[in-house]
Amino acid sequence: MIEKTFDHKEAFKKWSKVWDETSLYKCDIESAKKPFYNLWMFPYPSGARMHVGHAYASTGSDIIGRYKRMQGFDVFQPMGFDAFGIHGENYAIKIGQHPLKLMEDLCNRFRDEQFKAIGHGYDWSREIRTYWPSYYKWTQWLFIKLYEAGLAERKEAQVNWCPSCKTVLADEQVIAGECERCHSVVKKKLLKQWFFKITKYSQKLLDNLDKIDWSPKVIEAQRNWIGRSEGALIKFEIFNFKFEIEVFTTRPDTLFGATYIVLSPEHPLVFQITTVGQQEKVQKYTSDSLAKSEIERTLTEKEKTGVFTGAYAISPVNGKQIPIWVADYVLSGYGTGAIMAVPAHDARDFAFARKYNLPIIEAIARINESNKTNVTDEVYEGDGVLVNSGKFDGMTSKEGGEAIVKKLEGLECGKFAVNYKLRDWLISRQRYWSAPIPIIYCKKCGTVPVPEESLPVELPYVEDWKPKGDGRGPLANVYDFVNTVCPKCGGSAERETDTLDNFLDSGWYFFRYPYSQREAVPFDYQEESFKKWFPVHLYIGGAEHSVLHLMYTRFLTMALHDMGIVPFDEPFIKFFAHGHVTKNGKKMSKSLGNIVNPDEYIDKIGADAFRIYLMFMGPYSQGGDFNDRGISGVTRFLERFYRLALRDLKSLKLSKSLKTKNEVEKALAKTISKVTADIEEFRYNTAISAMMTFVNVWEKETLLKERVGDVVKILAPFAPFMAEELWQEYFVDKGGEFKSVHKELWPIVDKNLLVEDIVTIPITVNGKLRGKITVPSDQLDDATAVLKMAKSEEQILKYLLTNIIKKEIYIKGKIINFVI
RNA sequence: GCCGAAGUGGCGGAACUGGCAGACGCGCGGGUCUCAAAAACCCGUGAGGAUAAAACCUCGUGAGGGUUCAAGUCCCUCUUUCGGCACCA
Repeated sequence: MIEKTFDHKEAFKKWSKVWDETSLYKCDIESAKKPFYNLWMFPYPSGARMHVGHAYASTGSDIIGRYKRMQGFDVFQPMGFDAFGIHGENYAIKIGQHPLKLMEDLCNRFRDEQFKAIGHGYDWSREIRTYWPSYYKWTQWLFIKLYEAGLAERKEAQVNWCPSCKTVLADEQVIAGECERCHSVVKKKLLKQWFFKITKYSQKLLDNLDKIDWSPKVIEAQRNWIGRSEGALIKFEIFNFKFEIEVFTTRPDTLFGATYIVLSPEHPLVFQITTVGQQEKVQKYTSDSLAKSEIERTLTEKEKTGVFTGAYAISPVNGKQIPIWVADYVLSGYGTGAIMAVPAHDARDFAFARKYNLPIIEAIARINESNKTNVTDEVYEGDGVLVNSGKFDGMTSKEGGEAIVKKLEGLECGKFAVNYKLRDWLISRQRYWSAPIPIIYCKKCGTVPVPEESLPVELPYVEDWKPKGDGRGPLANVYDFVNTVCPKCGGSAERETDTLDNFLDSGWYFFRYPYSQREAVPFDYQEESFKKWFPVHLYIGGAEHSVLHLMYTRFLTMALHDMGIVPFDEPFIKFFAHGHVTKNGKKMSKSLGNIVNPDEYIDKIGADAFRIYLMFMGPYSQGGDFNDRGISGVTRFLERFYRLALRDLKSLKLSKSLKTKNEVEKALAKTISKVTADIEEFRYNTAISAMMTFVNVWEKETLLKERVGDVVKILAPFAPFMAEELWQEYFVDKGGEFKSVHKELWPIVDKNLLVEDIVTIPITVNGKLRGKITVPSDQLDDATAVLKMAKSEEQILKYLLTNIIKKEIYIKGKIINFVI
């Protein structure tokens, strides 16, 4: 007899057509009773095709979506493309095509040739693309809402400039001094730019981390990025000047050890206090260090440099005069851009003081006296007891710090303060391919936001769209775009020509999905349905967006909440960070030439096998190295599965009264409960191995038709095509209404089948395995009887005959140990 | 430098809350089927020792120490790899 094997191409064609025709994955937003918003970070097309990383991440999201659907949830699983912005534009530059045409093609291809091929249950009827005017109209609306709320501001600042992308970048987009996208070394540039005041939410962004269910590593990354530290602001008067310098310190307890002050080169007081004799040196030093990139500054870390300004500050506690220096180891953007240097208790100050022969005074005695070294030999950064600190001597660091700040408060030259590393979000970009910032500059009325009824400010189609690098965006050269009329006074005015950071385009997209067909609103927060779908129930994505996308979405949601627009302040109840697929241990990238394309695999082994292969590589949270050596294992598994299903289903047609053995039923019950628990925890690899284990048992015994149905159901989220094929062939009335396996209810396990009647208990002697006994499960509670049985076990007996038992341990149902 | 995660067979990885280490899969060895091969199926597979064969014994989760009747799992020290942050006062 020739066995029919599963034809994945045939099944793919057949079922994707039926799923499309019956709108299987379309979600009824309004009438859904058990909503489950299953969101996966939409991709940005920055290459010709999706790579295996997209397939990996999205498959993990699709599996939980399918599972939830079978749990009776109304699953909303939308998809779209983050196709506006610098990544797509850079690709367009590379291949020399206009980004509009290119993105249109790429998104269509991703959707029609790739996403559909892998069998994900997306509701494409609500697709969004960030470059569609119907979408970015609302991105601009959001900008204006933030502007009106006082959260958007235009200011001149030293900003990060990527010379290769020819645009500014937000702090979050600078990774170790390099551009997040192209890895060029980022320079500083003084420009007037738009910022969102995310720092207003520093504390809330931090506090809320305790109440959201997110992958811990993302929480930790955000916490570090926000970088809260507690300390004090202290004012130092300047000798012979009326200015004051304010410094931030986390160690007010070391104030008596401050022997000099350091200003960052960007500090506004530098030139006002520098004495005539020092002017030339200071001038040269500051201009040199401003010309350096961040990375050059940090690379010279070992060799700290600085110059004396000639001025002196007066210590507010003891009136001592201490010199004021300028040095670029002090950063302008953190705290006040100035520090009190305590070389005895700070490694950086210590190194600097040693180099320039500045005094080192101990303010904290080392707690560990045993290894007392000279203060000029070694820095001590720990806590201790105050010394050389006048009436504060003898206090601990904690007490002393508090007492000193309280005293300064009395003198009105100091106070407790909290500082954050988080900076405001720079959102201007000197690029073409994103939403224009909807602002008009009028000579008479000043800065005027574009009124909502005039949105969108459409991005003009131009041929000359490449970045110029002169600090202005390409739109600045588009006469018809720039010149406009003021919405307030009707006089002639000019448009802002920078575009919005792509992270704003993608910062709110999840709000748009359910309402993507609506023209009059961005999302309908007044509707009943809004409360059903938000906050998003589950968000899956990569941890590389911890401090970018995920921080911005939280900020935007908080801002919308405070405006009274959304009734919650966190966008995602649960966020799960999936792992990444590497190739030969390295991140896949075009430059390394190690990108794996999923298409050929899907073509060869089918979407089902490919999905399972990807998920079987390792835990979804960890990713893994792509290596197709093991791929035959999963195809073999699916083929065996299919063959066994047919074996039992076909034979049942002949004889319905086939008696199944209890063993296989029990094994199935165990499998279902394991697979269920594993999916809930995103442990897809062990869910798959549980099904494989089951197939090994199934091979030996037959199953009743109904039970075969259960196995098909638990396979369905992983292998949607094969499951559908089996289901339609054997479990539904042909010719009737189409009832997909993907809408069947997930099997419920009969708890009785999970209980074992006989339990095997290992017996150890001095912790080493020496034997086993089997005990009927109703006798497990009787420790005396179990131990008695254990003692008479053949192997154990020989140890017990020649030794005395010192101790006997029995852990119910688990283990027996004799200490002899 | 700081923070986080991890180190388990030839390989990817299992092991709930301290209780039989190596599930499942790959690879490999042997076999069945075949003229032969492929496919499929069956048996074996951590290392070492012992035996005619078994039973059996010793070692074994990056290294070293510790807690415990019992440690891959907990504690301390060290080490390597990966990820994040990085002169943040």
